[in-house]
Amino acid sequence: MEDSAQRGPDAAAGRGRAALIEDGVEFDGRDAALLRAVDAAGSVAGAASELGRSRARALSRIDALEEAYGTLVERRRGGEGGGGSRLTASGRGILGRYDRLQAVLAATATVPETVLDGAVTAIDGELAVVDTAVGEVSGLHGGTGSDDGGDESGGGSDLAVGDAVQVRIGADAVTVNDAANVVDPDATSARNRLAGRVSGIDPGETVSTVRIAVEATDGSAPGDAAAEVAALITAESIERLGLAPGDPVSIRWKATATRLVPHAE
Amino acid sequence: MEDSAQRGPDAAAGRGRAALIEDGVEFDGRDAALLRAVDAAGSVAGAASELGRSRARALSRIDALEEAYGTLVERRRGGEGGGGSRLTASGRGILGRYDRLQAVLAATATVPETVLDGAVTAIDGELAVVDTAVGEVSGLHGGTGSDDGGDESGGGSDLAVGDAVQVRIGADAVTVNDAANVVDPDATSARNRLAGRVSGIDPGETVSTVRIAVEATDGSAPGDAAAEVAALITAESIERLGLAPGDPVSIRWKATATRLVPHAE
DNA sequence: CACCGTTGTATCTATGACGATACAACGGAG
DNA sequence: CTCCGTTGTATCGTCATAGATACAACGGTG
Repeated sequence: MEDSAQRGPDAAAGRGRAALIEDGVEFDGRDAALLRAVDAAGSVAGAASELGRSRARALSRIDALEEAYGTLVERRRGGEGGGGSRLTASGRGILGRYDRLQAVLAATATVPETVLDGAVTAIDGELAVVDTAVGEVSGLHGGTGSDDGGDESGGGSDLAVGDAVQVRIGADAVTVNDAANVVDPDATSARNRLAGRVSGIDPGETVSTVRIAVEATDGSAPGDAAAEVAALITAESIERLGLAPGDPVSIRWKATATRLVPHAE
Repeated sequence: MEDSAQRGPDAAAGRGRAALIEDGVEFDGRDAALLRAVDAAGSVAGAASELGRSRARALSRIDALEEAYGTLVERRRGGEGGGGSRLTASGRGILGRYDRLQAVLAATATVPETVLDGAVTAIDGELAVVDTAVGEVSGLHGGTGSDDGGDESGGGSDLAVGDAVQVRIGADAVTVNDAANVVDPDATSARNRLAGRVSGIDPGETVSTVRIAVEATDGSAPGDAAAEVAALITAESIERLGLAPGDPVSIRWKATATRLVPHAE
């Protein structure tokens, strides 16, 4: 599984868990639930009892979070109803950030991805060109802001010419074009372009995964596909393009939507 | 901050931390470092001493991981060199999965995103249409596989017509087209399309963030921009398209690259 | 004034993860 | 055979986190 240049569309990246992290303090799903419960109940005490957890701990947890993220909850004691607590604007803001991070994570678990093995042939700033079985592909690297418990993940943010990397292309980033009606490449910002044939369609309710077989650039395998690239397409688009297995198509995706993962071996 | 329909391009979603999770057992950066050290040292004992952690704990941690993820390390005691350990294929596989998840997380922290507030007007399978300040936008919802400590994040996977949602568009998913040279919409699978003007360019080394002002669809604000959408573009593409502030452009992104986040209020 | 429910704060205990340490079992090398 | 470094396994102490409990402080309401 670790040998071939082609891995093809993978069903899913698996379940994951995400947390914001700032100043060494993690904001995870438990904290999000707490803030949401405070928002709903109007008090930390009510939220804690609603969640079945200790009120004192909930308060100290909020303290710890606020030390890293700023004021999240406006607390008031005494007065009408004995007091109460309300989320601040930044409290709602962090909930939004968490939700969006969660949405991205859920998407990566749901959306198929294509992984190509290759070697870096050129680096220019945040962009790198990688030689793969289907030709040269350009993508983003770096930005590994991954300071958790462990060491750097796969070699840090540095990448050098000749390094072995995996090119990750999310199926939701791949655009399928009619092969006959080729778009003027100068009119768009999508950079990577390949020709291929539809090798299969995995239907969904309204969204389908189209597998596209792409031939190798070097003439090593004449009629054989060097890789299979997955593309997420709405059923409507499939119908509009009249896609069916065997059809020649042109696929295209942005260099900025391509991620390079250092791949030691 | 929680009122307007427009939030504009946000600098970053903030740092985050991700972990695979299966069967209640998390696989985080610490575990990845351990497996990588085992691969490098050829033994758990060597890996533990290399990482400065307890050998007994490392072994029991591997046991715990294998109970959830299957055999990751092939251990052999006695024999040449006293024994040793090697990663199995699935051990390398989980490392790859973790690295790719990490890459996605790093990308979401690095890449700007555009967030639009809106309300759901139609739902059809995995797709939903949302009415926003810039018109109707379609995107994916659901797939909230987020079982961590807390409750469901923003309301679970269910979405109904009329619900308030945030539409999240990653800047790396937005394609910029020359307004003059409009592509035949029937020839591509990109669905959402808007016209706008370049309002600013934040230059990077080889990749820049282009901000595009989009006017409202309802004639409420004639000349004013209803939202600003961010697009990640390579410097080369900017030059090729001759982009400069004020230029009219056509932007486009796939419905499948758009995520809908339930947004209680 | 007393009453009430909340926010603060302190202390004790339980739990789980980890390091440290020790010892047995294994199997090839010498 | 002995020697060696590794894998197994068990035990103890430490540390961080969370629950449980108790009590003081607050400030409207009555």
